[in-house]
Amino acid sequence: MNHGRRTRDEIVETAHRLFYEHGFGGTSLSDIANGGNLKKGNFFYHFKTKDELLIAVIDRRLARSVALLSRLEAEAASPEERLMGFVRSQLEDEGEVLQYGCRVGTLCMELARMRSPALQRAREEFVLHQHWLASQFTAMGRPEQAITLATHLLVRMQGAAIMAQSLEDPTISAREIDSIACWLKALPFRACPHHAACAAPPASRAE
Amino acid sequence: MNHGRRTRDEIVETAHRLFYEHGFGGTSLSDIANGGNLKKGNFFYHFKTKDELLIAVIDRRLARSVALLSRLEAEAASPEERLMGFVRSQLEDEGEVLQYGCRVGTLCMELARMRSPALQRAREEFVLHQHWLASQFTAMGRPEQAITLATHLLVRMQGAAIMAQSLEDPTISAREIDSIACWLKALPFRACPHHAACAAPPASRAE
DNA sequence: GTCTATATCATGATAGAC
DNA sequence: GTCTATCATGATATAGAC
Repeated sequence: MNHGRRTRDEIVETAHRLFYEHGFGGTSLSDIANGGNLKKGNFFYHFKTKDELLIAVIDRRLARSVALLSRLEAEAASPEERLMGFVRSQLEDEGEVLQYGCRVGTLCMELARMRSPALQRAREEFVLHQHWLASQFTAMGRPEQAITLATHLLVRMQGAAIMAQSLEDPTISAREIDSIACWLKALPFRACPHHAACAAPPASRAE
Repeated sequence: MNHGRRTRDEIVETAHRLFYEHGFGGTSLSDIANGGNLKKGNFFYHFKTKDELLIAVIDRRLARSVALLSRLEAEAASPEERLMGFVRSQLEDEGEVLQYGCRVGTLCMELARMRSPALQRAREEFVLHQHWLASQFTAMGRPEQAITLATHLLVRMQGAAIMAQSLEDPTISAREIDSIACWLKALPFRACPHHAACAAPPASRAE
C-alpha cells in the first residue's frame, strides 16, 4: 500500500547524493535508478519532470541546512564559536569537499549557467547561510556590517572549496580555515572605515 | 587549399566561447557548429574526440593567460598595481563574470566532478596565475609567504566570482575587490606569525 | 503505486562522396 | 579538407499491464 512515500524519499535521497557527486546535468535518471534500488518508471509517477525532482532535492537540502544551523546555534556558546563551527561543518569533510566541492556553490553555478529557473530556489540556501552568519556578526557588535561580513565569509569559504578541489590540495582549505579563525579573533580590534572585512590595521589606538 | 587551419581555429574559438557560457558538458558539437558557421562533419577531421577539442581550448586559454600576465607585467609599475590589475582583469568584466563565472574556476570544477583527465591541464592555468601572483608578493618583500598569499588571493577571487554569480549581485565582487585593495595596501604593516593572509593586527609597534 | 516496454529525440562519432 | 548522410547510444518522458 502507501509506502509510496518511502519510494519517493529514496529517489530524492539518491538524487541528492548523485547531483552532488556528478552534477544535475551529469546525473541521468538511470544513474539514480542504479544508485538506489529503483526502477526508472516510478520517477514520473512521483515527479512530472527531472526539474521537479531537482526542486525536491533543493528543498531537502534547505531543510537540512536549517537543522544544521539550529544545531550550531544550540551547541556553541559564543558567536565566534558558532561561526567557526559553521565554517568547519562546510569545509572540513576532508574527502567530500575535495572531490565534489561545496554542495551549494557547485549547484548554483551549474544552474546559473544553464539559466535554470531552479537557481532562484537553490540560491535560498546561500541566503539562509548569509542571514544566519549575519546574525552572529550582529551578536558580535557589528550590526551595520553584519551582512557584508557574512558575505565576505561565504566568499572565502566558496573560494577555498573551489581552489582545493581544482588543485586537489586539502591544505588550501585547511589554511583558509586557520586564516578565517585568525581574522575572526582580530575582528573586534579592527575598524576599517570602508569595509570591516579588509585587513586594515586598527583605525586608532583601539589596542 | 590549406585554410584548414582557419577552420580549426574557428572551431576552437567558438568552443572556447560556448564552453565558458554553457560548460563543456552543456555544449554539444551541434551547438558549436551553429555558434560559428561550421559543419559538424569537420570536427572529427581536426579532432579525434570532443575531449581532444577541449584540450585545444584549454591550450588556447593558457596562451592567452600568458599574454595577459606579461602585458600586466609591462603596464603596471609596482607589484601592488600589478596585483590589482590582475584582480580587476578577472573580476571586472561586469556582465561576463556575473553570468558565467570565472573561466578557470568553472571549468576546473566541472572537470573535477566528471573526473576528466583534462583537469590536469585545465588546472595549469591556476598554477600559472598562482606563480605569477607569488612573484609579485616576492617583489613586495614576502618571499616565504608568497605562494600562500597568492593562493589566498585566488581563493578570494574565486569566491567572489561564485557568490556574485549565484546571488546575481555584482556588488559582491565589487566589494571584494575593494577589500582586496585595502588588504594589499595594509600588507606591509601586518605580520601574523601563522599566515600573513589573515587579518591579525600588526605584531608589534610597526606604526 | 510499481514495473515493463517503448516512443522520441539529441548526442558523439563514422563512412564515404566530392 | 569539406560536406552530407547515417549509425549507435543513451537521454527524458509516456503508455499501459499488473
